[in-house]
Amino acid sequence: MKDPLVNLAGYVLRRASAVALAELNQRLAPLNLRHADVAMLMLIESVPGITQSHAGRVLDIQRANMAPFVARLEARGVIERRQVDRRSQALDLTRRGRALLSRARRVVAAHEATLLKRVPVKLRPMVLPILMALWNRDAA
Amino acid sequence: MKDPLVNLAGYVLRRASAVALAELNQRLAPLNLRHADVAMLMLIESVPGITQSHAGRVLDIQRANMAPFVARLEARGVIERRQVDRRSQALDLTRRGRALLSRARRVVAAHEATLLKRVPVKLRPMVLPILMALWNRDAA
DNA sequence: TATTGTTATACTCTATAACTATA
DNA sequence: TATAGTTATAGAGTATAACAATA
Repeated sequence: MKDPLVNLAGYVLRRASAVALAELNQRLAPLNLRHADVAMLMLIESVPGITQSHAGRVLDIQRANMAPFVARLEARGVIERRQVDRRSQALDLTRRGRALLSRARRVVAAHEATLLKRVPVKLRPMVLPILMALWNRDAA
Repeated sequence: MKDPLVNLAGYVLRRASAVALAELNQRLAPLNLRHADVAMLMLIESVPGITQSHAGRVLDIQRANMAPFVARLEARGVIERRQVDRRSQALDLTRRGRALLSRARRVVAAHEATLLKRVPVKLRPMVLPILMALWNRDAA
């Protein structure tokens, strides 16, 4: 069939993202995690003690949505909060959080490998540079 | 800051897609259209008389969600439905639909140009091949 | 004054189940 | 039996507004 949409980078970008996201969430389901959970755990591991508001800005999650999101991870015992001053919350992984993340990281690595394997070898080195360039919202 | 997520194609894919989608929807707002509306109009234009169910499969929109979606476009007078047999609906653009689509197409073209301009010239020819490859859900 | 965190709320998008009617 | 369309409904994800407390 003549599909006029496959020539539109924006459309294909959206479809590719939706498929990849669904696949990752399926892979993470046995760990009872969603993709956003893993992103948060990875960020906290990389920047221990990052404040809740800062993490929200990095992950592009709004303050109002961070509150229940972080509360859920804390209730589950994978992160803990610490008062930095009397309004900021520093986030850290708990022992359980680190253990869960190390399992999640293997799932993510497998997912990444699956994604890249879809791309012809010659094009693979350009995947991340192109995606990073497309992501750059400040450009033009 | 050390951001562990920017090395993950899946993550950057999601962020790039989210930004592009938001920008496109903003551009389409003056036409009172959403990105999915334009995809549907483009598909119908390209395959006049496509059935509702077939369109749903191409666009990856579920039957249950197609009903109100198509009804809204029909109520707006941009598409029309025609009985193909006593259960299938063929979809076609109305005159108004074609006029609206021609305006939307210019918006989409501008959006596409904006996206591609973010990518270094040398990499631009690889954008669509890479995105198409990533989209291929049947692979591996 | 601007920022952090919170609650409440609403809207979009997506997913599932159940149903009727028809091929 | 499988398919087309519909309705109802529930769940994510995301967005705004308003508020208290603090920097």
